[in-house]
Amino acid sequence: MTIKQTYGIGELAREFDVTTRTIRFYEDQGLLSPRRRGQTRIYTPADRVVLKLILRGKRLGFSLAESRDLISLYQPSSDNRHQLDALLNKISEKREQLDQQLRDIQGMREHLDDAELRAREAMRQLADNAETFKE
Amino acid sequence: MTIKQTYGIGELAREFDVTTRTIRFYEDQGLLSPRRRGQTRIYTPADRVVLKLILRGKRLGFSLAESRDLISLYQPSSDNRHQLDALLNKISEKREQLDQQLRDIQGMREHLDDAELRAREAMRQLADNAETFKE
DNA sequence: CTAGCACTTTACGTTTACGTAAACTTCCCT
DNA sequence: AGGGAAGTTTACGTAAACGTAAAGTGCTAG
Repeated sequence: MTIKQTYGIGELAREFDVTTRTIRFYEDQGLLSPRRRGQTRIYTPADRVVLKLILRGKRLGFSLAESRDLISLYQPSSDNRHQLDALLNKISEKREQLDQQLRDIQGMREHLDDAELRAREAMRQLADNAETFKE
Repeated sequence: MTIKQTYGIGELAREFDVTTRTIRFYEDQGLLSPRRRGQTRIYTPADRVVLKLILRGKRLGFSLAESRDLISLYQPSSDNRHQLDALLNKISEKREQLDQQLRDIQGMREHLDDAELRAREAMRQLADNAETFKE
């Protein structure tokens, strides 16, 4: 075998550092739908990818609903023209949102650069004062 | 005068497209502390900047507590060495988080590229079918 | 066989970030 | 003077995203 075919819920929980409760909650919200062996949930590599996408969305502040949308973008179950147009519009919107986030990140980085400079400056002052007392 | 010196709450609310309730809530959480003229809140340009920072944080999925931290980074009220070290550590952590977000955004962009390709492909299929029926 | 671990469902609890309604006060306008 | 428009406080309500406890099932190692 090349890759493990299935995963248990605890296994995934450990790998992605979430609780099993969280994974079940995502299923409850219609984001995951693993197979069952009896009562027990069996996750496929595809399920694992979906979970990964959800968590990536979370890191960017996306709601589960938004992540669900983003994931469903990948399966153009859309069969008519109108649906596809709507899809392309959504994609375009998301792109703009990501661009805004890029700008925000850049802004934050500058903010952090400033903060670091100020902190280092404050430390220099401390060092200077110590020097003064020594001499 | 060059720039307006003060702002009313409604004014800021309109400018940033939030409700006055939201702005008062931020004050309640210790993120803003505008002057008062009687009961009425008077916001300075500095307050306005803070609000801007909060909203930028929100767009990146930061909690108000995180934004409060980020903003306070800018005023190194820290007076001793230990505090400053902690500050630099926080800055470093935030930087890593932003880097992770950058990677996530890149991943999402590729995801969107894929989705768009698939959607356009699906549309081509529709067009082709229409063609078939015509001839 | 039973102890223990991982899994299950059900359901109430919690935090964050506001929404919304009620009941004022203040100011401005006609 | 009277009535909006915009401000205020107080307080209960709500959606999202889980946490947490209770009570039960199922396998497996000793």
